[in-house]
Amino acid sequence: MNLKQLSDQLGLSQTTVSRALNNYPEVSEETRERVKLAARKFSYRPNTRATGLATGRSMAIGHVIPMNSTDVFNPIFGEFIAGASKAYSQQGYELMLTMAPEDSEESAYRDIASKRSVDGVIVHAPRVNDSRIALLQQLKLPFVIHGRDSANESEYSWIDMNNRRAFYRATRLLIDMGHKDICLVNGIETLNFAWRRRLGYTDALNDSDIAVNTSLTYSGDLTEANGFHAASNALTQTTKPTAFLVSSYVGALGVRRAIHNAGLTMGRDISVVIHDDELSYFQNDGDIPQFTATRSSVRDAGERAANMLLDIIDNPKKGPLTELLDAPLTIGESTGPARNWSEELSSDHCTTQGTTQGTTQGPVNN
Amino acid sequence: MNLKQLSDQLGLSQTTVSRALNNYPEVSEETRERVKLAARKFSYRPNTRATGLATGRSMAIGHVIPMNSTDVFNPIFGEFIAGASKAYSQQGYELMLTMAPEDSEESAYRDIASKRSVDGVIVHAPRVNDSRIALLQQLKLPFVIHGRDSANESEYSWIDMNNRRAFYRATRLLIDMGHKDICLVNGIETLNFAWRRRLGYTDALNDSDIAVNTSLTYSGDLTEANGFHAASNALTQTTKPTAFLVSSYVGALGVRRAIHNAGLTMGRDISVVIHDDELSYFQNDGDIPQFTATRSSVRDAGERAANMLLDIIDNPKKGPLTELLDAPLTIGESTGPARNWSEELSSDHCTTQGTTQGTTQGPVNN
DNA sequence: CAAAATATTTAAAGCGCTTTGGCTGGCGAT
DNA sequence: ATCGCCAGCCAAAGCGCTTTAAATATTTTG
Repeated sequence: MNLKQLSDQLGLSQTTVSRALNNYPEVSEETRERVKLAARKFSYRPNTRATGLATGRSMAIGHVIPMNSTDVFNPIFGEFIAGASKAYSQQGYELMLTMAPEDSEESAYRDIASKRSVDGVIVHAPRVNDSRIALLQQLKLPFVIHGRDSANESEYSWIDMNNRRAFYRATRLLIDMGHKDICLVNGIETLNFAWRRRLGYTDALNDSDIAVNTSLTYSGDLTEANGFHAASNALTQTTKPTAFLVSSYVGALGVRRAIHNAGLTMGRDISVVIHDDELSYFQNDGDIPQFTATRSSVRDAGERAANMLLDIIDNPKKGPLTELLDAPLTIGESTGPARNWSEELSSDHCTTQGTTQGTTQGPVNN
Repeated sequence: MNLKQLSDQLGLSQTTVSRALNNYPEVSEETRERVKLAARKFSYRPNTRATGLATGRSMAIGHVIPMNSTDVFNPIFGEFIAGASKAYSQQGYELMLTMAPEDSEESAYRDIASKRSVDGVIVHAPRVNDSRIALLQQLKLPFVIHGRDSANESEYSWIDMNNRRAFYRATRLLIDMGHKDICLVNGIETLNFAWRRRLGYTDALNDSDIAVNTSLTYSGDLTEANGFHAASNALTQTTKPTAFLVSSYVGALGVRRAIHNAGLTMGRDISVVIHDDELSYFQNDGDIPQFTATRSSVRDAGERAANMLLDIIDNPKKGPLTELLDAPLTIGESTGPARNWSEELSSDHCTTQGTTQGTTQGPVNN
């Protein structure tokens, strides 16, 4: 059923039917009702492509997910998009997803812009000194960045969490608990978020006059395996860390595995603080959360980013919008006072810790 | 730059330019070259909406992700889509993503169909007796299902893995290792994949004359927390399981945590077999993988499903296509012979296991 | 060299919608 | 009764492309 057929049915012109459906005032309430009823009855929905051609708007937003050479699809993208799509469906927009390998990223954006298939884009995972910002400004395609480019002075819209501050706080917490050898397991540090997190980490160490030990900082895709390898490696260093600061829940799972493998207990022997994006299948809550964490819902960020972009599209004269989210620190089971490795060798063999729950089946050594 | 402007530039008609770009034969090679050069120079790309209107094809595929009431965004969707989008970008298609809450799922599909914004859809997470199949058949919208509906006898295209067989095999393996009390931590069993997995599990038990103990089977969203709670609960049952069969890596992380919390060691005290969808940030490989697992790449499935759908769209006369993927079983570190709980109480206190790696710092009890 | 055949190009219609610019008829004011 | 106004409706143009039908160039053929 298309507009012509519907208006023929009703004995009205296409103009009137279109106006009735789009709530234009020059239609009598009576006909409007009649039209809307018929539209529902025949489940008529205007053809998106035709509407788009006529209005010059496509009612769609593009999300371009960068795929790096390791082909890892970061789970936070999925969660972010789940949030964003909520905003879109509320406002009648569609979501167009593009996966762009690093080497064809620029052409992906150019494509989107010249094909005019979306009204705006969300930019994911900005790098330090990200060329996409200038590109999109030049292409005159409205955009909102999830994150920022700390090296870019120009005006653009973004929504970000306070990465530096969060990691400053987290590091500070560990220092206050007596930790000095803190291992950072970070994301890829050409990405702005990871770069700022490192900044928070080093700033906190510097402020407490603790030298940064670069053999205790790791950077890479935030996979379980990378977390595991980083932590396993760190635990063999001469200055063994007493605490880990991990940039994601997923990475922390690897870190936890390494800690267990080394015969240690997280929260007692080794402290771990993570950043928690609140992925829906990894809730880190309850009375006492598993991990001490800075947390900020990436799904919520997605919804906010989407609304921000739609706002910008509706009101183009509005200057760039920005929003900085805070990531509060919550204490969980994974942190405790620093342990002094040298003093404690072979001290408390076979003493059962009070925190054990469940049936205990004897000691465990890996 | 649009077609008119481009053809004015070249002093040619829109017809010729359009034909030149679309490789129609009735254009001389010389002009074709000239046109393509100019198109590149001005980075001209045809307006998708206009092309779509003219051709009646939108060159886009819809993915409708069901969101259940718990609002969990299953990570396999992201990974599947990453695979599918590879196929789309190769063939010039776009990917339109819709998140549909359970209660508005039908209208989401109707919407997509009548708005004509996509040429076909991929259906995710089919249920047993899924109403979407009949709906899409009636709407005459080409579709491919990721999974199947075992209760639906009609003809439709799908790609699925052999869920029953995989779980039969996995259960069988555990039985062969002496396990009898095997706990199943499954997905939501109204979903077809989980239903078939349970079938494989019960079939294997039945074939070995082991009664199914329903207090050892769990069904729910495959989150870390659910895996943890299921396993924690199972370990307090009177007939304590010696093995777990877990439907996802993520769920297994929770199971592993529960095992550790109970002071047990995975692979020695308790065996775990999982199904591994090969999520990119949870590689379960290496010489000896962490988990014994049936495995099947969901990203690969996404690419195959997409190609299948595009094939169907190009050749509508072709009958429904189907593809059944096998999920081979790989032995990892998480399985071992069944342990007899009653005989082994307080036997091997403080004996160091040979498999320990890293610096061992004394016994660990939770 | 003219006619026929082929190669190359173009004008114009049409895809399904929105929107501009009328047109019509009823009403109050004159 | 006449005029102007306004509410309510409609015809037609136009969005940017593809494609049919037709025109024009170029070759080939007899």
